[in-house]
Amino acid sequence: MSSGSEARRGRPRSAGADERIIRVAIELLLARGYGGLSPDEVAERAGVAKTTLYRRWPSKGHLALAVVARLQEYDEIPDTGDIRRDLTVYLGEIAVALNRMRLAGAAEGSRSPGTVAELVAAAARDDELDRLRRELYERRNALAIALIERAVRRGQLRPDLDPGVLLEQLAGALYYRVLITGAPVDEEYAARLVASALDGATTAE
Amino acid sequence: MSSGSEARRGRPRSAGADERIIRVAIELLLARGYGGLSPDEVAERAGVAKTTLYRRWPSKGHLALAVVARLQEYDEIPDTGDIRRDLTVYLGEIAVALNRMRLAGAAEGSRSPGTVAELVAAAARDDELDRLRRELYERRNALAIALIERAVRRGQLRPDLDPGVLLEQLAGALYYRVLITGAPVDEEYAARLVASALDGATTAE
Amino acid sequence: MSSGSEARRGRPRSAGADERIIRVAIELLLARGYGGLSPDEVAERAGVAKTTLYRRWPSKGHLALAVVARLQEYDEIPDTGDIRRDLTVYLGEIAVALNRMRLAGAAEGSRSPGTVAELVAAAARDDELDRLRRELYERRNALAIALIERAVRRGQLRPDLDPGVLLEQLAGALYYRVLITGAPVDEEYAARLVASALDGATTAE
Amino acid sequence: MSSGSEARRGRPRSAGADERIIRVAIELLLARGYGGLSPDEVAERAGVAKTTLYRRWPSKGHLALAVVARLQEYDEIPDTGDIRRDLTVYLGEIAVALNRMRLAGAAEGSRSPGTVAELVAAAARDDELDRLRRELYERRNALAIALIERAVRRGQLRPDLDPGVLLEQLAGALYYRVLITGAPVDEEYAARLVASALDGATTAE
DNA sequence: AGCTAATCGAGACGGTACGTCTAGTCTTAAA
DNA sequence: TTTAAGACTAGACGTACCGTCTCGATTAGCT
Repeated sequence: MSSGSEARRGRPRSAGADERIIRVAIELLLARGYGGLSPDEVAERAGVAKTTLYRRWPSKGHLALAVVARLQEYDEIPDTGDIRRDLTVYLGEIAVALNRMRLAGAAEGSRSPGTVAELVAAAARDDELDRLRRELYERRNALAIALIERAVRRGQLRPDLDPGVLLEQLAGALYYRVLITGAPVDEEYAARLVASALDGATTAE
Repeated sequence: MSSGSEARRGRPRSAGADERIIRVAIELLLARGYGGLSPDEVAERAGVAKTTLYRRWPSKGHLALAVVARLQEYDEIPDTGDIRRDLTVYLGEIAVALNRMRLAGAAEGSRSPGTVAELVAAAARDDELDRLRRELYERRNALAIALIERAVRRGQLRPDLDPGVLLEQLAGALYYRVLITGAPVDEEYAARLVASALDGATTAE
Repeated sequence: MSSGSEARRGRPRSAGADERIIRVAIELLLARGYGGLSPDEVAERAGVAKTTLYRRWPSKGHLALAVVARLQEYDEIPDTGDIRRDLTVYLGEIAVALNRMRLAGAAEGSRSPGTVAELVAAAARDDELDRLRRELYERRNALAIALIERAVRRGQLRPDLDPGVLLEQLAGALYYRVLITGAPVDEEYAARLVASALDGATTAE
Repeated sequence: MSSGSEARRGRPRSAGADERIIRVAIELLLARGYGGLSPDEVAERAGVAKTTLYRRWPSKGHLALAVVARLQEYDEIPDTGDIRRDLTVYLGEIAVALNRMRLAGAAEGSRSPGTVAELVAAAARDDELDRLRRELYERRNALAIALIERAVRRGQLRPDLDPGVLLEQLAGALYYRVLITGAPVDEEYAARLVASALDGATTAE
């Protein structure tokens, strides 16, 4: 895409700086939550000037989003052919990530959604950040939707199924618990959820 | 509740203050979103001192939650016996409320989740506020769960169904769109969602 | 002028805060010069929030000016009837103040005009600050001009003398040395200056 | 001075760069004042890299001083034999230069001393710059002092006169007005000043 | 012709001061 | 005791600015 014919000029951005900043940011975010992610401190710990940080991520929200993106970097979903199992595994991974965020910087027993909500809130104040955040989720969801579509093509799922809606039912339920009701999410719940969504609610006659 | 024996002394609380504050808060929240709900400005517009406001709602989050609660005051869900229809109506109402919040204070084309996320984030920083917020949702969800249970009892839904999980699939999908993907929610979506959740995803054989 | 019929409302400004802030500011300014006068540090040392400081002095320049004003608080110039002597004393006092500023925060042997110039420069960036600064000097100079006028009335100085111009010759020379040439100013110089200005330069015939 | 034997190697300095930079700097300084003289912008407008600029003038202050020096390039003071007139002309020229600086980058009605003070302040932070600045003034003042000395030798001014002090009275008054009181300086003032200084203040008997 | 050395354009980088913003608390006098 | 008014605490956040450093690309003199 931007493969580089255009000869770069000027001092190139320090490659190490990006990585050091992100690492420190991950550490801080997981240890203290969104509120504890101070750009000042990140810069200092990364041995970098604040300007350098802000040149890359123009606000604390952007930085936090980059952290989340990094923590979610898994490029493909295993497709074993057993859609029920694959979806359960996928949702389980999301649950793990959500739980990690949930624990970040939270008081001991707190069931607080913490970082996830803060990030959505931060995005709510900055359209550009919001766009980036949505793109992140779209990218991730595209993988899951493709998984579902393959199952449809294999005849395992009904042909008139809307894969997006199914995914929203599944992922939505996880986020609903984390963000809204505070109920726990784990693999067992993921399995129940998949069963419920796939099998439907109406009486099987 | 507190009627009674212990004779209060000193100046009694201003009667109309609560209502005036809430009204201004609703107005501000809808017009400018959570960020625009400045306690200072609410107090000033309501013709009330900040102390008066904080004596009633101990934080901005509490006030915002009170606003949201007020905006969601509907006490029962119509039960026509047609569970598919009733659920669609119910979800449609939630969608309307979410859209209202979504528009609050947002720039024109913005699809920002705004207030909902801010409120969750605020709750993430204050356990007591989080408790209140969850109670609000539980109260509302209890109605929907009862609706589903009645349908189960009538034999319209499968007896082994977990009503909570079904509700999470449905409401969760709405919130997922609003908070995470930014996709639109409306009655048409509510209907599709109900169909998808009730009918399941597996091939009907 | 603003004598107080209009009943003050709200919490009055902390009287101690002003004083504490100014004291710390004086200390810092004299010890480290204008560059070392950090509003943050002043606030912290004075045990005061930054907002409190900025409510009173809207910029570092305003604060520094307040310090200078405080350091120059002498309300009257002794008038012994000997104008030559009185002017010398007056100029000597200015010289002392200038030297104090000059030493503020300067490297050992440095003859730098430091704070005085910084203050003028700061005023150059802020019209309102500049106005305040000029008023300060006008107030001070009015005293000296009155002194000169009295001498004129007593017949000690020529009746067609412009007191303002004379003062500018005198004070100006001091400031010129401090700000421009870096030459020393002391009482001996003050005396020479007065003699030169009073006696004129033309050949006495 | 450095002509000669040690054969320079490497790419020679760009010939036109110095001049282009100074030109842009003059333009910017006069248009927007010291604060508007951004090294970045000077370099960009001059089509030059910042390194190139800083290789020639090691700080913004040095550059500004170079600008001022350039603007003051007049090599001799006319000596008509009429010391009163010659001094007036000389002071008038200084006044013109000061007024030009004063207007630089100032808001319409502002009487701000701007650049002059900024330069002094900058010099206060850098001993080497301060030395250069003082040398500039000394060079200029030497001409005036020589002028005065010639008048002394001609018997027009008193033989015991200290030419330096007289000059300080004169130039000092101009700078005092510009830097301290903000009062206007022009040729009429220059004339009054010369008269006052030459004729003295004491009653002529 | 190659080697060496300095300059050049471009722009990232360091460092740090400054002021703003926002929530919630505290202190007055009056009701 | 509540109310209005507004000063107060607390601290994070982002901006501004100057001067340095690092690239790759030039341009000279020396060998």
